[in-house]
Amino acid sequence: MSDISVQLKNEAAAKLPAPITVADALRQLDRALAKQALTAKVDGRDVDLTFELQPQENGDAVRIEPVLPETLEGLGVLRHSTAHLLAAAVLDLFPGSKLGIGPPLLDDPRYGFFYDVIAPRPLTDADLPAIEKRMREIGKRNFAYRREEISREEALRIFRERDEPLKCELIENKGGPVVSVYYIDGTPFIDFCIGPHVPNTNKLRAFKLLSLAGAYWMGDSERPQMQRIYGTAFFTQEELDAWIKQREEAERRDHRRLGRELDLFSIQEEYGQGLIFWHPNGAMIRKQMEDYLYEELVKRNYSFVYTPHIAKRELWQISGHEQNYGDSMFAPTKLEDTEFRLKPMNCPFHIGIYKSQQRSYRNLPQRYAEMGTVYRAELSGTLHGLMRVRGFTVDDAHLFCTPDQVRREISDCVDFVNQVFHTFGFDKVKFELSVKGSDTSKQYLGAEEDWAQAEAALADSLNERGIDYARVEGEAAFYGPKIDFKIEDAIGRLWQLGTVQWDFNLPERFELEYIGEDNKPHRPVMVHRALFGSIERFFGVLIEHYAGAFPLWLAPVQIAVLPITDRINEYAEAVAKQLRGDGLRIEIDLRSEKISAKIRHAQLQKVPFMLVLGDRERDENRIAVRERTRGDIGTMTVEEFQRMARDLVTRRALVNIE
RNA sequence: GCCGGCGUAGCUCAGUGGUAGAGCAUCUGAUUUGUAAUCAGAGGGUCGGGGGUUCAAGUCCCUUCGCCGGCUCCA
Repeated sequence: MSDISVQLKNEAAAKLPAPITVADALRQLDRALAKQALTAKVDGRDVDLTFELQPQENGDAVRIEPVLPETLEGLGVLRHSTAHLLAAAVLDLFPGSKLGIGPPLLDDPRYGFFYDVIAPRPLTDADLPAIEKRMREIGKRNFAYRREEISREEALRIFRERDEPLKCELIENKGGPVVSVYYIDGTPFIDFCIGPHVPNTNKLRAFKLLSLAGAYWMGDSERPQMQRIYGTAFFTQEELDAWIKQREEAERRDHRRLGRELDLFSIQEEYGQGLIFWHPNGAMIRKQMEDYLYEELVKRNYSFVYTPHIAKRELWQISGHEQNYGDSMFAPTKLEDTEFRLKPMNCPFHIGIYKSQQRSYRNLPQRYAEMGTVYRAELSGTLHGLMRVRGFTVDDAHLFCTPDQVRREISDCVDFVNQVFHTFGFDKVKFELSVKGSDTSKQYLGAEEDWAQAEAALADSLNERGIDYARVEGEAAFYGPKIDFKIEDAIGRLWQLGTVQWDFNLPERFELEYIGEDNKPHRPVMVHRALFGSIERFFGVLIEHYAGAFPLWLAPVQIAVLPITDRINEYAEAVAKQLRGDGLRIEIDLRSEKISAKIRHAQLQKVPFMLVLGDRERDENRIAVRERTRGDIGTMTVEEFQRMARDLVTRRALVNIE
């Protein structure tokens, strides 16, 4: 028996008798660590604890680094192994089930893992508790996760015998000559899997199955649809409980619930899916959002335009929308032998305005802004509250400029969007630079060097502001690269808001020109940009962001005037009138209710300020002010309050009180 | 569009084949109130729509529409 030199992390190397497994080596080096370890890295390679250490050929020490709980990597292993446990339970309860894939999910806060299955009969939510129970039973019996390396042919034979066609397909597509499979001993489960896994099922304690959903095999809607079982797992029950609690709190912020409770908007079946009705409260907020934007647009030297909602079909053929985007457009409608289509985007209309006269380099850039309402034929299953709708308004703008000007324009757009997010108090915006992919199946327009130049301009505008962004290959539009701004909703879904896009396509298609210094025609560069993206979606995100408690400048009702008795009504009316005269939005509660009931009502409506008025206030000609989150903040004169409120509104302050 | 689930009063929900209910909200009356729910009464429903089984359907079956969670899609 020879020795093997083993080094634990950065500690000194030790000689251990070979052969020896990682688990045994760890036990000899550090018992506490050995107990905790889930898997390990051996010279940087992920392995199970049962992995047998081999001496290095050059005699160097083998470096072991255990993968421990409470690390992201450890969590990934835990969830991956839990997914296997799930599959084992399904096979046990529903023999004959076909298995798909079952990965851990670390990026998506909604879930921890899933496994795709086709059971002999469709599973329903009611089956989840039984499956979870079986997982616990298996878990308690401390079965081992056992890895085996076998030939590809052997693996195919095993999975064919078990009638697992999907697994066979995976092996054929992904497997090398030797593949690894994992068993959970004591169960009928075997998986084609690269690992690594926890040593035994006893490690898995805090897990929960969450939901059941449909999912296409290999994400292809032409292929069979499977059932995806979602679950999550943590190292301790406390972590799991905290996660569940947080999820419940998040659900309380759901904009669909708050939209109803605060009477902000509705969607009405009898009028059509995905069409938004802005009620007075929501419309008031929207007006504040738009007013803010208009103010900024003027400061940034944009021009305003208004354009139609519908245009000749031919226009959409010239623009290429019909060819590239036709599935998302409402079908044509005919009038006197001419076909028309509702607009899914505003760009062709703004181009129409650009083309209405000859342009010179001297009067570029032209910046056309419009709150343009567009209609898209989204599939019914994709609709979601305000976030995904069929009719929405884009705070759109198109910038027409010379090639020399475009970098500056893009940079200004990024500055603008940054300011907007700052104003609304968003701090968790994700920036993505979407560029051309290497995938040749997607047709991209424009020359290689144009793409490189455009990408550099976009990247620079982010870099010069120190904005973190992800570069995403293959996500660019076919007509050019873009920057997207995304944000998470209350339940962890990511939604795209605004975008800045460089367009190689439309200036060509519409043969746009400007006359240059050389007195010759040149092609302008076109940039699309939206900050909110869709006003509906941005509003949805805003509702959840503030949990319905809007800052003063946005709140539909800013101040509730609450007289304590009927005697005070007249004084209350006078106070309300004075504040209204200053442009503040006031509601007065003259109901025959106790003051605590009126306060409760205003609190539930999340009104920022309440003015409690009784005999004392009237006699002293003052008001008692209550702030939504602070409660009673004392009395003051109407003028003092008015000054404070006006200041908060003017500054678009995010909090009502410093 | 596809898979699974769910549709009962404005909202949240109860109602396992035998006379459609509760709380909140709304309206009316009484009460005149000091910082998160005063009391009493009233109105409100073709139980999502259509069809079927049955002596009898909110309840069972079929179908259709919508909603929810995913998948696909998402300029």
